[in-house]
Amino acid sequence: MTTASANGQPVTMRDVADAAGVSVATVSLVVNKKKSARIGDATRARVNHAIKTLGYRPNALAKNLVSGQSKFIGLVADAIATTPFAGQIIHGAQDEAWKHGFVLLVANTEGNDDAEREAITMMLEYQVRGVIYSTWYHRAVEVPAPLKETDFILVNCYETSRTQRAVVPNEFQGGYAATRIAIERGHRRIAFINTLTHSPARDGRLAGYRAALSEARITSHGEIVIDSTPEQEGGYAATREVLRSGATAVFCHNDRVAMGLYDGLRRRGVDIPGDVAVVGFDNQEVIAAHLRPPLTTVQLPHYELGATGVRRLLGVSQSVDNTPAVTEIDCPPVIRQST
Amino acid sequence: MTTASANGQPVTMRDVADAAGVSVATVSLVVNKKKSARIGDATRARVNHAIKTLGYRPNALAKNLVSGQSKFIGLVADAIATTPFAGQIIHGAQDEAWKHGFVLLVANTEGNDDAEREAITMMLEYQVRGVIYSTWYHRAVEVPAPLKETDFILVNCYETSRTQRAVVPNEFQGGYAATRIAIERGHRRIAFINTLTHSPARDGRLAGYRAALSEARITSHGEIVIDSTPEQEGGYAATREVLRSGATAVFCHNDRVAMGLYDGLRRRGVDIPGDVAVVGFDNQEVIAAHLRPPLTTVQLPHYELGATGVRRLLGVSQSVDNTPAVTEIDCPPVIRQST
DNA sequence: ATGAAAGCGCTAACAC
DNA sequence: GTGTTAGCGCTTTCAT
Repeated sequence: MTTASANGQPVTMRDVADAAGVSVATVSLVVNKKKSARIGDATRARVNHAIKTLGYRPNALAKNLVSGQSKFIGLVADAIATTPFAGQIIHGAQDEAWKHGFVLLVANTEGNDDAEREAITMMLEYQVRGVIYSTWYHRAVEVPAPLKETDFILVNCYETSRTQRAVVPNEFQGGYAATRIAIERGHRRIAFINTLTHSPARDGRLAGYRAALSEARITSHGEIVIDSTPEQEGGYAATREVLRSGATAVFCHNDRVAMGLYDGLRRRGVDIPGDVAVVGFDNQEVIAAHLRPPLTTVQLPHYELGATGVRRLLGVSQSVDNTPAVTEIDCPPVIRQST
Repeated sequence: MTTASANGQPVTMRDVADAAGVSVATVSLVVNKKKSARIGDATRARVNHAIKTLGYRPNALAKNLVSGQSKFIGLVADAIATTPFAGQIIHGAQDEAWKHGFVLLVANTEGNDDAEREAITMMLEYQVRGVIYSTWYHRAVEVPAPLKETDFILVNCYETSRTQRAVVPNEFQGGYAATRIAIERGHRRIAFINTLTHSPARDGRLAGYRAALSEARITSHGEIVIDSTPEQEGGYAATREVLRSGATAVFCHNDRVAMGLYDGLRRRGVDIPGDVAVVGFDNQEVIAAHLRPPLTTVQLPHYELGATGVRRLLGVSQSVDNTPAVTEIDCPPVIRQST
């Protein structure tokens, strides 16, 4: 405990000033390395020495108070834990915030409206520079009223009018990229196991799939869309239909579906990628790289979502002006052995 | 923007006091609902009205400054994103902190020592009430020096002397519980696919496995330990040896290993749980519940780890005194269909 | 080159 | 019941 003076109280600038025989103003100057006002070398040395020996640490709270603005960025998430994904958003946001001297104030609301309002209010009371409002899956949201009292940006979600700033994954491009992978390997009969639940993921990926197909002059007749639940069980259940369709490649709504499909395919002795190529979506941490064979997929850019959110919030993004309210981040393909 | 007065500056207590024609002290009293000093009903009403119309919000920074103690709890993690697990720790910590009026300041260090020191320093400057130092897998750590300048607790890690407060999963109990599941279903030849990497997980689970075995009067002769890498690939690779051992049940070091083993077993037409029962470890989100058949496993209590960490940090845990420095949290069994 | 003093928004004695 | 006052730890003119 070098930071506590004899009396047990934390060491303040006052203490340092006294120890160095100077005024607090002088200490402030040397602590902040102000280049404007020059301090005598001897004085500076004395002050620095006092700081060292006393173990002085500036009080960020006081600093923020006087400057009138804090170095906090709030991050409210509807589900930190339900998915590995949210972690990546926090991670990206935290790294980027850090770079600019900001720290993250994190709140988890479990989708509870009251908790959400409370969290945002709390953040406002801490004078946050702005808040990142994020969801664990890409969807439309209504902006909670208190959010509008500060600078904010939606991450992995958007407001339906699309007038509020947001950063979301480019589902269309992702679906297109995934389909292209199959096409480039010469496949012509490419099935798409999509989900039934309405979402930007469902619609965007489907549109991307179609765009890639038609670009490759595969008529809508050659389109094979199978609806299923977006989990392993759904992929497994879709196996029969996939096989019956005569598809030689399958683009799955997500990696979990692909995992289920692997299972179904293997059960019928179908080789991947020999008989059927499989492309996933998400590049989910614990799954994708470790399926047998490792899964070719398309990555949901959660880290980037978080980082870009902070960047736009702080206004350090290039082309701030003509950026549309909703920024879409590409989903890069990750090629492995399933195609 | 109701929180900004005409001049664009945030609304302060001063503004409210002026609007209500009272002093700031009075406003402070009604804002904090101090029951000690009674305020005239009329005055209170006027103040509340002014607060509403002006959209006043207390400045938490100022509040913390004067009280000398903040409502922050720092959480430094070595890897927020590499794993779904860390998210659960954050989640638990955040929920518990919230309950006590605290907010989480999160920093991610990617295991980088400098980043770590910087993060902790920053937290100290923000006058955190204490910090949670957590790792994404259970291991021994050296406590970074700056940490000792504040209240802290290790979560999912511990210091080798075991003199520092820590909260970790009870690997022994977990290994024991997992093995018990097999034993209770009548199995006598129970293999354990362990990892090669030295860790509390490796040693603790092994000890638990052995304890359960010997308790069931299965001699060390009947012990079948197979070392492999702690991922899908390792589980798959272990298949042969598992089969050769004649085991009718397999306890896997983790769910990912179990997933690989499923694959290997299925490939050879071995039925789960008909021919071989499988027990995992971790209860990993995206995997365990969705294997075919759903995996019986034992849950790593990450949420609890985070929550307990905060509770002990804040001193709200019962039996604060005679609690040993290192608290172990049980890993509850999760029964599904693989056994 | 350095110090004195005002003040950031708020709380807590202590007056009246 | 309510106002006055003195700080919390720091930054920032403005003197000297």
